[in-house]
Formats: sequence, C-alpha cells, structure tokens
Amino acid sequence: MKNNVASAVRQYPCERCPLQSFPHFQRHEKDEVEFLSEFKMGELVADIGTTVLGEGASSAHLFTVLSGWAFRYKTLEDGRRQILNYVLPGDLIGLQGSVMKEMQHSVEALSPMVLCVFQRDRLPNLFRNFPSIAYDITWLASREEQMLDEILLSVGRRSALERAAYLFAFIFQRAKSVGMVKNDKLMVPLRQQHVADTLGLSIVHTNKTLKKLATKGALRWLDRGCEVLDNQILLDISKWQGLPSTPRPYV
Amino acid sequence: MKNNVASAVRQYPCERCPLQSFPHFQRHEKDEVEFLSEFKMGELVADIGTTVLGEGASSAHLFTVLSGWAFRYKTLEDGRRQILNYVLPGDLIGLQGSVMKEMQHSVEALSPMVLCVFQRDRLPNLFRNFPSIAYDITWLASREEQMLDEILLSVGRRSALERAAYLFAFIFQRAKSVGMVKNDKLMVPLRQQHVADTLGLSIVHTNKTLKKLATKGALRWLDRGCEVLDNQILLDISKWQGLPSTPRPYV
DNA sequence: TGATCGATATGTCTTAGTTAAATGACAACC
DNA sequence: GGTTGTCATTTAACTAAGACATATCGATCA
Repeated sequence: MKNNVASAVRQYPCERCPLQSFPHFQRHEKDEVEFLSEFKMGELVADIGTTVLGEGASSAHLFTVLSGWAFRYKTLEDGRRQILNYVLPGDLIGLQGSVMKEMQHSVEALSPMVLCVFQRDRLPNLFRNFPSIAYDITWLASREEQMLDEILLSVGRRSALERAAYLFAFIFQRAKSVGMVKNDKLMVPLRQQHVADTLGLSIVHTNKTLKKLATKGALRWLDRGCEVLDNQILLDISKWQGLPSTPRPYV
Repeated sequence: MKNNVASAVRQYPCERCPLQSFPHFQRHEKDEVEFLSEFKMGELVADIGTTVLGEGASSAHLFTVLSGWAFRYKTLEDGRRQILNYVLPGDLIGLQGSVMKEMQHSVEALSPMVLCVFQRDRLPNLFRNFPSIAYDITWLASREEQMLDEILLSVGRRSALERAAYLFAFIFQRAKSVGMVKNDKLMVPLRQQHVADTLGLSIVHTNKTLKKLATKGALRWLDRGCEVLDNQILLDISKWQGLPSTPRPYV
C-alpha cells in the first residue's frame, strides 16, 4: 500500500483532522491552521485488513486517524505475532518511520478507516515553525510509551484472566475517551486470534479465558468481535484503576 | 529524593551532557549551547538503589544520564513488579513526568549514576526556541517506544530461554553503542530477581534458565551480576538480528 | 440441500513454569 | 566468633497454560 498512497489520497484539506483538536488550535492560532493545511495531503480510506504501514517500510507518510480501528504488531521469523497496541481515532501513526530510518512494526486496519495523510519529510519543518505542534507530537509519543508500559506490565505479570480483563477494560477506557462508547457498552471488532496475540496466549487458552469472562457477565462474544457489557467487572478482575486522565497541557 | 534534588545538585554547568552529543551541537550552533547551559541546572549523583523518579511523583526535573545504569519499572498493588526497560548513558528520563501530569513508572539506580538535571517547566520554552532539540527529544521518545515494542514481543511470544538470551543480547547491543563494551565482554549489574522481573518469570525458573545459558557458554554468573561472554550465542538462541542502527537524522 | 470453509468451542493429556521450603555462600556488623 | 541479612541454588509438589484432536456453528455458494 505504501506505493499507492499518493494516488489514493483524496486531494483536499480535511476539516476534522485530529491535530486540529490540539490545544493550539483551540486558541485559534490561524497561521498554524494554514500551515497545517499545507502540510496535510488529504484523506485516505483504508479497508478492513489493509496493512496501513508495514515493518521495514520506509513510508513517505505520517497518518492521523479520523475514524476506525487498527492495531500495531510485530512478528518473529517463525510467524509468532505480538499485537503491541490498538489504534483509535485521534492517534498518530508512522512517527517512528518519520523520525527513525524505517518502521519496526506494522499497522493493520480492524475496520474501515479514514486517515489524514501528511508528508513525513516536512516534519522537521513543522517542528521548526510550529513548536506547539511539536510539543503535542511529543505528548502523543509519551502517551504511547505510557500505554506500552501498562501493557508490558500486564503481559509480564498478570494471569491470563487478569490480562484478558485488563485488555478489554483498557480498550473500553480508550474508546470512551474518544466518544465511541454508547450506553456503557462497546463493540470491539476483534477475532479471538487478535486477543490471543495481544495477551501472549494460545488461541485455545484465550477461548477458555474469554468464556470465563463471559460467564461472569463482563462481556459476550458475537459474530465477528466481542461486546463489553460491564466494565466494572473487568476493572475488578484486572485490579486496575484505569488510566489516569492526562490532559494535554498548553504550551 | 524528589524533594532534595535541588539541594543535592552541584551547581555548575556540566560539559559532557548527552544532549550536547546531539546533531545540532555538532553543527556548533552556539546560541543553543548557551541556552542549554541556562536550561541545565547541573549534575546530580545517585547511589545504587536510589529511586531517581517515583511513580505518581510530579517531579520538577528532567534528567539525562551521564554514567551508570538504572531500570524503569511498574508494580501491581500486590507487589508483582515488571521491569520495563534499562536506562544507560545518553538516555533521557522523566519526560513523561514533564509532558504528562505525573510519572506512571519508577526509575531505580543499578549502579552509582551521574545525571544531568533540567527543570521541566522550561521544556515548552525549549521547544519554542530550539526546535532541533525538540526533534532530538522526539527521536529519543520514538526510540524508547521501539525498544518497548521489541521487549513486549519478547515477553509475549518468546520462550523463557529465548527471552533470557534476547534480554542480554539487547543489553549488550545497547551498552556497545555507548562504548561500555570492552573485549566483546560486558558486566551487567543485575540480580536474578531483576532478570526475573524483566522476563516475567519466577526467580526459580529464571535461575534454571540462566544456568542453561551459562552451560552453553553465553554468559556466566558472578558475585552481584552477570557477565556476557558470547553475544553471538545469545543472538542465535533468541533468533534476533539485533536492533537496526538508527542514526539520529539532522533536522 | 448439501458442501465447504473459517471461526469458535471443548475435552484430554502433556509440559513449562510456579510455589514453597530448605540450604549454602558470602559479606557486614557488632 | 557468632549473628544477621542478602542472594543464589536446589528439590519436590503443584498448576496454569499449551498441544492436539475433534466437534460445532454460521456464513456463503454451487
């Protein structure tokens, strides 16, 4: 996909890019809006299952997510896969490919997605001219690190049941923070294989573990995905307080 | 420790701060050097076992490591601990506490350390005035994320033996890149408890696993710590190619 | 109406890893 | 010289998770 991004992009500035929800835009710094709309290439639609960014790729683009779900993952040579984190609206992807030489992980769409596309070679220029956006990008990178810390703690030290409960509580909270939760319930578009590869378990054991969670009324498994029914049960099982709210500070 | 940093800091600008090895300094941009020496508070010595930064703390400081080892970790309420990553000379710590509200992990010294101390509330100012340093900081954050991705893959999907081999190969490579490796051998100041908490294993099983690695001639256990003897054996066992070199690009 | 396929479910057996408890080695300290 | 404390090591009993085989279930399509 990396080669046909340019042609697939719809060439108009998108009005609702996540970067525009950042603090400096709320302060109506108009020149930054103008710069951003120059920096921005347009929108891109990715279908379910698409590899938005591939490991080893030296993509010329940086993306923000307007809508849809994706996941970041890495694999070992023999095919064992580890899902690293999930990507939700408002997230930035491809920063590593922009700032380092190339991507060391892949990103795959879990649902149809709409992405905002940026040219990565303008990133240094963006840093030079718009330090508040640079600060926001650092905030995003720092938050990603914080999430990875949590996930690593979970995979390393929680039991299978705690891990599964933590995963869905974690996703629930993230989805809630971007307004994807209605009536305190949430559809998560995952296969059990995804869950297994996130938790570091076999698919069989994952199935048994999910069944336990379902028995307790925390969630229920559907056609293609699972529905979180009671987040409090998940929090109790995982012994997790939830992520602290970390409002992005003004620069 | 967070309260006595200010008094413990030796109040002179340090000449060999890691930030000064960054690209913009190599281009001799003198005003940046001047700004940095104003931004810098001085040096701090931390003894072995010291908690440099504590979870939940809202430290007023940001550190770069001049010398010594440390590790980042998180714990669950019941005491289970997960070591997230190791901190080596050249690394930046406390960014999360600067950019988010507070630290979500702790950092503890594994050996006597010398740190460079910065005031975190000047960070936005630094971003505004010195975008190339901002870019370097983003580079560091991105590299940390890349390392966490690798570690998560390892803990989630590698066997105990592969994980242990990976850990020491990983540390070896990082240490080599900052010139800490002599004669292709390296002393790593870890207890087996640290190794266990890094790999997500019990200390008993860690002991057995390390014994296997020792039998294969990859490493040997000493008084307080372990010596990496043959990195190639570790790489073979862990099926790891090593981190790609990712030179920090000029802005 | 089957036929086929991918995903989920479940039972049995095996194994990798845990827990607990005892022991040894070594250094620090009166 | 004896006491204490911290790590490392080893054993044995136990259990969580994996492997494999097989069954079910629901789409889709001829």
